[in-house]
Amino acid sequence: MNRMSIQLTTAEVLGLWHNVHLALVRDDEPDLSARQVTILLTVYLEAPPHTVRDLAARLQVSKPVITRALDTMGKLGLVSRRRDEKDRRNVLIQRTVDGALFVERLADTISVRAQELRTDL
Amino acid sequence: MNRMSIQLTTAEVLGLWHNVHLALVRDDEPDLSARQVTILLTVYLEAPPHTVRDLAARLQVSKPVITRALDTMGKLGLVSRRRDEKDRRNVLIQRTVDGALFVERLADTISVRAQELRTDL
DNA sequence: TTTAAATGAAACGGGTCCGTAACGATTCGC
DNA sequence: GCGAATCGTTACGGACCCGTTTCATTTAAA
Repeated sequence: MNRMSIQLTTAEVLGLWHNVHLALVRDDEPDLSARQVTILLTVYLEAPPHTVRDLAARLQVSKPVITRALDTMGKLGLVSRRRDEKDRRNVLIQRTVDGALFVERLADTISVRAQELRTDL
Repeated sequence: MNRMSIQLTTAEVLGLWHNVHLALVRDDEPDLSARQVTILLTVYLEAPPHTVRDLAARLQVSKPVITRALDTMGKLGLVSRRRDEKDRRNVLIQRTVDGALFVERLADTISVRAQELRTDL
């Protein structure tokens, strides 16, 4: 893929960050924490398998942080857990249909605000 | 300002969102909630005066939500409050030096990840 | 086989945030 | 002046998250 390089100003990136967060606050979706967002997108953007230990190492946080975030996002239906039958100590974090839709809506929100940003200048 | 329009793919915007959040989780700065981010950037990007009532209306949340977020961000030194002497019912939310530096670092983080995004493709 | 290591979850005390309702302080309208 | 409206805060009970420690389960090593 060959494309024009872009240069974003400070005002542009902050405006994008502001507009997207404002949209996320206003909508009916639950607001995820920064850690939850990072876990969710790691699971949905990167190749499996995903374990608690791997996620903790990647985010540089403790394992209970991952466990708790998975508890909450599990209740929300955004991810699910399954024992690894090959090594039953591991838990594999898996994607769900609702989680995929949630991520898709997030991408739409960001894209829309990015376009608005362009037309506002 | 006249510039080339850009088209971001779903993978690109999600990658940007992921990379920036990962950086925010890993660094030593406290992680702000979506509401706190929105309030902070509203105060720093838009023209004063900013009142509790105005922020609540803009974010479409209740006033106690704003009060609590200002309490927390006040402790962090990111914003400060002052009585409006013209109408002493109002509280004016003001910027701080530390808050300005925080916002500046946020902009840097986003910009860096946006550049990485470009070079990764 | 028996001990050690690894994994994820649970327990704990403390803090923050939630939505709602009630509350003082201040200003406006009559 | 006096009651109504407005503003921001506080109080309440409940839920979630924090970091740390402890635990049960499972696997690997000796």
